Amino acid sequence: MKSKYKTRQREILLDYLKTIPGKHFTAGDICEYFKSQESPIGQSTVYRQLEELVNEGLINKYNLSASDPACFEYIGENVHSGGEVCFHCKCEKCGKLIHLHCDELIEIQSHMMEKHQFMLDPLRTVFYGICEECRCSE
Amino acid sequence: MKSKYKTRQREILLDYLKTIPGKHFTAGDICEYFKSQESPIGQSTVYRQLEELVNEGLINKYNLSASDPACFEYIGENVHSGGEVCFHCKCEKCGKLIHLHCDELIEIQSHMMEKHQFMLDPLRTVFYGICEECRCSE
DNA sequence: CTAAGTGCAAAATGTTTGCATACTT
DNA sequence: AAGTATGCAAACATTTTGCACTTAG
Repeated sequence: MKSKYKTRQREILLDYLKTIPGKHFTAGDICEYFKSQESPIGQSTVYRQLEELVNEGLINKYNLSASDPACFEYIGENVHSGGEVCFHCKCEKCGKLIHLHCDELIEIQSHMMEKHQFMLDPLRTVFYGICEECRCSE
Repeated sequence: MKSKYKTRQREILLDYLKTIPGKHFTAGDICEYFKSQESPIGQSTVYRQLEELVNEGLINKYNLSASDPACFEYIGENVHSGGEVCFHCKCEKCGKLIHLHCDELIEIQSHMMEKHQFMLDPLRTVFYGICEECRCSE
């Protein structure tokens, strides 16, 4: 599951991702982006490299809805160094995906573990609901 | 968005769902089940009725992963009468979907609202992680 | 030279849609 | 009769896969 070879495709993909840390993107976005570049990447390769990077923990993957495409996000190595945990909220109305840094929320991790024997994965968990804007504009 | 006619298909679908409250099922499961019955239901109808029932709040829908099919669960009318809130945990290893009744967790609802102005929807939110069994059997 | 990665086109998957027909009211 | 739901088959969108070819080590 570890990538063995350093290929051109992997390089330019990672280089690009590093320029958009924290931004959300789909596999399609990546294909689209590199289509307009001098050196495109085949879509199978995009999917395979993204899967690879998810396994390596360099990017996260969010399955926000069955109909919409999966959403990725570059994290980089900083997360492994005990960096801040980040939760996500997805607005069911406007579709916005919101980042959330919150120490109190981190406590639910230990709560889940102690009380429910469930090892919560904050990187994959998404809170669904209605964001402030959408709630007010109603 | 409200169903106007009381059709045979809707009736037998609801009758069946009432026999499996809280159980998880996919649109495919339903098609499969009724295929072996004396009166099958077309798959478009299954999808359309399930969507309808979600809108009416009689069933919940969970998008667990982009590749897997959406997962439904019959709730019935009891939820509307302020019944207990129920969270879900999805094991990333064995794929199990676990029900969770927990008062402490309900507090994160108010936390999200007060501190992050986000109206959490417990019916749609799924916690991802590793379940006890999978954690121990490693 | 060997193992691994790439890219195309085709397949697979889950879901949605167009439309003629059938059913509810 | 008018309005709605059904069911089939075809359309869709996203993702995966088979396989011959290329590239990294």
